[in-house]
Amino acid sequence: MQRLIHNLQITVNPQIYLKDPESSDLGKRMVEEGIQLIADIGFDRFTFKKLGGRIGSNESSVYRYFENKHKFLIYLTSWYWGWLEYRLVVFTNSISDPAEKLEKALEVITMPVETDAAFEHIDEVALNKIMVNEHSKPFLTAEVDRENKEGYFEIYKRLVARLSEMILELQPRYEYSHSLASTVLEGSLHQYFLESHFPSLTDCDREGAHTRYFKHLVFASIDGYGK
Amino acid sequence: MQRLIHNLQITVNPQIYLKDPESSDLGKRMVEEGIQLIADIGFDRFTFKKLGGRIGSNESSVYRYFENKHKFLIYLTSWYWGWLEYRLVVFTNSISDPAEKLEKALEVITMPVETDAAFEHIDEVALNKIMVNEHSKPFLTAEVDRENKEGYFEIYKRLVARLSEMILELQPRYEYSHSLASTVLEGSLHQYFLESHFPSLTDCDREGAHTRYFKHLVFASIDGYGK
DNA sequence: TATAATATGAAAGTAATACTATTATTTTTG
DNA sequence: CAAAAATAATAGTATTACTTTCATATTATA
Repeated sequence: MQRLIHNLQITVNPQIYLKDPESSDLGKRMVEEGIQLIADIGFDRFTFKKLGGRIGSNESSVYRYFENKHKFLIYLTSWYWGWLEYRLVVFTNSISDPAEKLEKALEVITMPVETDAAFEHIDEVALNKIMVNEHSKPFLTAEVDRENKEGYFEIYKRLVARLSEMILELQPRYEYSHSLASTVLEGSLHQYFLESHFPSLTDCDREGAHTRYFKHLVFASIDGYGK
Repeated sequence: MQRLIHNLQITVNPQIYLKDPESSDLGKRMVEEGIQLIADIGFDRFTFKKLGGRIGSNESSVYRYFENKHKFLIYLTSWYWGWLEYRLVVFTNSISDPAEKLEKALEVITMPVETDAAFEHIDEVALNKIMVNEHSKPFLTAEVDRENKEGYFEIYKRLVARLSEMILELQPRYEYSHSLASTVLEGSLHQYFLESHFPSLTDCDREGAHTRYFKHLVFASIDGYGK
């Protein structure tokens, strides 16, 4: 997408950070370099010390923006989901036919990610790699219920709700719209993971098969449901 | 299931452990208490020191059985997948009708887990809780490709292959049998996770809905495919 | 039954991690 | 230009994830 909209910022819950990284040059570099670093070495090996070194600063500065590295990951994943939501709206909003709209939504969600020039300091391709390789780490913790209460996953929940609504618009009788929506969002990242690491467990590793699989899964599930 | 088969042991790749925990009383207690401990406090807070204390032994003894806690988790998840595979075979083997067979397989995979008296020192319900809460942690590491090469995930891959074959038996034209099989195995754990922590993202939190959702997903996907 | 082999227990030590606290220095702003 | 705010540098702490060493208990075997 070539700068359809300027001056745009993805908003994440301010409770996720101590100081908004978008508010300073140093903060932006934390996000920019943090994405590269995690994409390179993986989240488990990532430390604020390494990030500090990479932005020509140090540990303590990073700690002034983010409480800990787990919250840093939640910030990045929230940004990603927020970005997907924005793209979902931009690309589907003007479509009135529910089937066409849902089809477009599934493309936005499942097709390979390309760089979005609208957000200069974010490398969406690297960020997508992080999502594929670490996608469940923000959720799979002992603190998930508290963090959920504090609203850390609002954007993700909104995205599932939107997709669910599109499903229901096309097929109001379908009883599992939320489950199907969450299956697609989670499943798409999972299938990308399998394509990279376990090709024998997927059939999506052929040109375009990934998106075709999910489109078929959704439309086959809802077509004629309850009739 | 009430002891259909005695003297049965789930086999996991010996490279996963240093010393077979099934070979001694202490080892069995490590597995038994380890399952309870991880189910209680979560994998991230679990340490070999705590486990040692719980079995009236200490850290260094546990290290003689398992290289590290990550391998301990791989041992537990391998055991779980091996157990599911055994149940899959037992419950579907005698069914000749492909549709009925696939339906039964989906029940084995997606229905709530109950204790299996055939394996005395394993609490399958607690182990299932671990699977739901930690399911992707064995995979989502920087070492996944090396570990895959060393065969740590063979049982899981075999399970996907079996389910995939059952799908193809019923509908040979279906092009995404591996993806659908892996989506169901991963997705079922994920939906259980949502039922516990994010009920607004699922519709499976009603009596029997979980299994009905996955049965419908699979049969709707393959019924009449390619016609 | 003595002895060797093996398994386990206890304790101490290490390197890295995930922070916190303090103080100094630089930058921004009124 | 002074005060405030942001950042940098340094040191320190508790915990984790181990490793090492040695003592002791158990078991196997000759």
